[in-house]
Amino acid sequence: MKNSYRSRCPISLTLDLLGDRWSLLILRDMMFAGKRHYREFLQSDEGIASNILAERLTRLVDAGILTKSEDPTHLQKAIYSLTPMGIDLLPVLAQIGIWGRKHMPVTPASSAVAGKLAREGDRLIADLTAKLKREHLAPN
Amino acid sequence: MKNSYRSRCPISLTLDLLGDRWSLLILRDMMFAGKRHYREFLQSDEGIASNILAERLTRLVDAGILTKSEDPTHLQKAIYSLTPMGIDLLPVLAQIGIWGRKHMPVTPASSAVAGKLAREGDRLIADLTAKLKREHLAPN
DNA sequence: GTCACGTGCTTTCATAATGCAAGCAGTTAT
DNA sequence: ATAACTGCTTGCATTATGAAAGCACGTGAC
Repeated sequence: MKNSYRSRCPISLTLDLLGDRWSLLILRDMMFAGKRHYREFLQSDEGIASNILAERLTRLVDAGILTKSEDPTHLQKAIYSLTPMGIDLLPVLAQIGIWGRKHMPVTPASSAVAGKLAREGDRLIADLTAKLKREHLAPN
Repeated sequence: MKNSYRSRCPISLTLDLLGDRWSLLILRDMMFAGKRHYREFLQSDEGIASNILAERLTRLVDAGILTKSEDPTHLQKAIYSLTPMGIDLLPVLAQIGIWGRKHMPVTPASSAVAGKLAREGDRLIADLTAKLKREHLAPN
């Protein structure tokens, strides 16, 4: 089952992996809300179903966008972290947020981050990237 | 059917509209390959089904991302054009392309545009935006 | 120890989205 | 006159998604 790609176009390949209504929301919750645990993702406003969440998380781990590790404080708790590949998705999320804020019926509260991104642009993205690297990438 | 939004978050709202495996590919074909006709979209490498394509096009028109007009040269031919809202999606497509080129198994040929975007950045996006405005927005 | 609660899921079944192949009512070029 | 082209529809099989419940544990309070 090697050549199961629709095409080799970078956009097409990315959409094969992330082109659905949930994957990027999970990453949004990690990047902008600091969520790391299964139950936290389950409690997002959009209400993802638990089976879908489980499937997406393993998908993202398999793809190399997230890693899954044990929580020292609780044997049953898993910590999901972004990889560098995952952190690289921040500009994508930022652009989507900026577009949505401009063209969709958002509320001021829910689009605060997008507004800041639109105003402060690359600078804020750089700061956020640095912060995510600190929090998600193992110290070396 | 007013509050059928999952949430008012700009990312969530955008994904409700564009978070599938085809919508952004149609826009890619318009922006980077200059496609404007139904049959042209049908012939993309990824092979979209005709019913799906029809549904997506009306969806994008309804959302205000595209407009549909008659082709003067052929009574049955329709021309699809980007609106300003559609053209604003170029930075989103660009970031997706840049990410895909960096992290997915693309071929050099299919990622040429993404490579240029990664190298020349905002400048090229500005140029492309200007070009799309010329070609898609009615002269005024 | 035990009992309520938190943990990341899985299972089941209904419903919705997608994909495939064929067809259709025109229009146009030869 | 005919063949090819136009933007779609239609019918049906397959796949993805969604909602609700449950499960096998681990943990903390009493």
